[in-house]
Amino acid sequence: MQRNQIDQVRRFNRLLTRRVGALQDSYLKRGRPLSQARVIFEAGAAGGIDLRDLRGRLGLDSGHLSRLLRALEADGFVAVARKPDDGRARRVVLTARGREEFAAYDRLSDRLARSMLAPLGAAQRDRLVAAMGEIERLIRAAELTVAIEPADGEAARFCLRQYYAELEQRFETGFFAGPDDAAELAPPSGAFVVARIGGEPVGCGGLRRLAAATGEIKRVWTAPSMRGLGVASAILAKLEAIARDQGHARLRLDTNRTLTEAHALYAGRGYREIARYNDNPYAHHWFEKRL
Amino acid sequence: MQRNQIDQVRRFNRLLTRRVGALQDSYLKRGRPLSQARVIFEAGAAGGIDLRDLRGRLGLDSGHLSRLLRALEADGFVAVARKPDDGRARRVVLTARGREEFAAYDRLSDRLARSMLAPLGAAQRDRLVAAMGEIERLIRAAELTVAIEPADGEAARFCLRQYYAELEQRFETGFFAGPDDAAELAPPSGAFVVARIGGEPVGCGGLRRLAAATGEIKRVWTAPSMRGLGVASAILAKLEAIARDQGHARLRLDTNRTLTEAHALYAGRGYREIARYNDNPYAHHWFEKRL
DNA sequence: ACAATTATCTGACTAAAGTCAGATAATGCA
DNA sequence: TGCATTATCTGACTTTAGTCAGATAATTGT
Repeated sequence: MQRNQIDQVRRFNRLLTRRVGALQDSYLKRGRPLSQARVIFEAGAAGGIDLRDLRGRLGLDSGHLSRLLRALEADGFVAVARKPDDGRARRVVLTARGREEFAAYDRLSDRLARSMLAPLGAAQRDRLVAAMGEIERLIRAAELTVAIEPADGEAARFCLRQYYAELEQRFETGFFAGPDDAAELAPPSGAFVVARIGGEPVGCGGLRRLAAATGEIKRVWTAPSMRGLGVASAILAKLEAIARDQGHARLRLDTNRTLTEAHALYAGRGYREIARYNDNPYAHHWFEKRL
Repeated sequence: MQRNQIDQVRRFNRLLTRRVGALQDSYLKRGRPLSQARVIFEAGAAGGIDLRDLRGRLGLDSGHLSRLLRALEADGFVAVARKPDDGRARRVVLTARGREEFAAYDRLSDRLARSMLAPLGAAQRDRLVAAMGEIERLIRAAELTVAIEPADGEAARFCLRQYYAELEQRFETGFFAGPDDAAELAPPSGAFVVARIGGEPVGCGGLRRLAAATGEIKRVWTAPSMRGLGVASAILAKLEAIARDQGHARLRLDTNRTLTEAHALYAGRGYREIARYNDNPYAHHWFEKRL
């Protein structure tokens, strides 16, 4: 890590701290303590929230939160009710008055955002927004996790639905998914992994047994909004580690010629193109990597 | 301003608020109240600061600040002394112990910056840093001011020195500045303007009388780190407004063929190429705009 | 069925932040 | 010179924030 990179990040943090401080100040100027405002904000943003989650999210002591809520109830901003499925737990929702207050905070955030864009010309505005999107994606990519999950689980199905839809659109021939093979993509000689960022599934990949000591990588997919951040590379790394643990000595995979970005990825991770090893009608290239 | 732009800025602000909050938390975890930490930080960053400025910067009540300082003095972190030139005012400087504490806060900022870079690969790190630099420049560009200043003032000389050095480097023939003409670049039929961002000079431009009702734009320059942010455009706009006020009906200017970015700028602001109107040996193109 | 666990609330605190009306002293200016 | 101004300090608050040890009630596991 270079010193000038660290300095740039620090300058950036310092600059943004001021901007963010300005927002907190304007929250306070609405005449409500900051922690009360934060409760209204969280409850409003999610359309109601369990106290347990709220406490975790704001890092508040349970006694403190309890008192905050009583104050907000007394002022008519929130209503707290038992949860029907668990009588110990409770849930806050905003009243009509609370929603008004939430809207006011919402307008303040909006105003801050506008004030950052307002002094810029159209071209510079586009550049600012693009750079913010880039930073957001990169920072969120830092929370990337890749873990084994069932290939017929909810997250897996969510990813695969989008994967198939994308293949259907990109392949010159269209695409029809073959028979369900979730059972193959599971231990002891296979696996399915889901990549998540902040809890949201953003990618997946499968591994199955192809032949003795040979695994096959399948269904590697990254959400379009998260491409270029190393998600697919992390998925491959995970699958390769799993394959090694399961005793595979080499990995193979096939790919369609329209998926050009995948070629670069496989080449970069040490896969070498080999001769056709299957009769997949959608495949144009075949790769292999020794583990 | 588009809704999706505003939303991107808001998401970005929300994300950064958390990061910044993490820094504030770690300040607090050093066992010192946040406002004391902020005083140490401000005093340390500037190598001493007047109470008046400190109060303005942190937005503190004078009584509150007074007590904070007494607490910090009692703990041996700061020394407060009368200012020699104004016995009412006072100034805080850090003691050796205070500087140690400051260094600790400094290390925390550093650690936060490192923690943002650490989980990324080299390519993504570069992209994050580049995007942060872009945002920093764009946000700072929002504070751009362009004002008339003397052509022989400190800021003007600072800009012109760099302007001449750059011409010397970029012109195929090298460049030697002609005789001093600061007197021409002044009212009533001329002007010199300096563009500043956050007090720092980042560009300049001159206007002089060329003939009856005709002004000439000269020495338009933008600091390399601030190019592409509309600084030169703002300088031209200012000079054009001044020329109009001074009764000029048209503006002319010449430029060297190596300054390609200047051509686009002039064309974009309505200057049209005309025939040679002077014998400037460094000029290859001549432009005019009717006001 | 009942002990352990979980979720929240209450009481009794301390610490920090912020406010406001004077008091004190140096300075600027008529 | 003396009066208004400026910069800071002091005292006497109130409000927020945050902590911790129980109390209460619902739920879970055995």
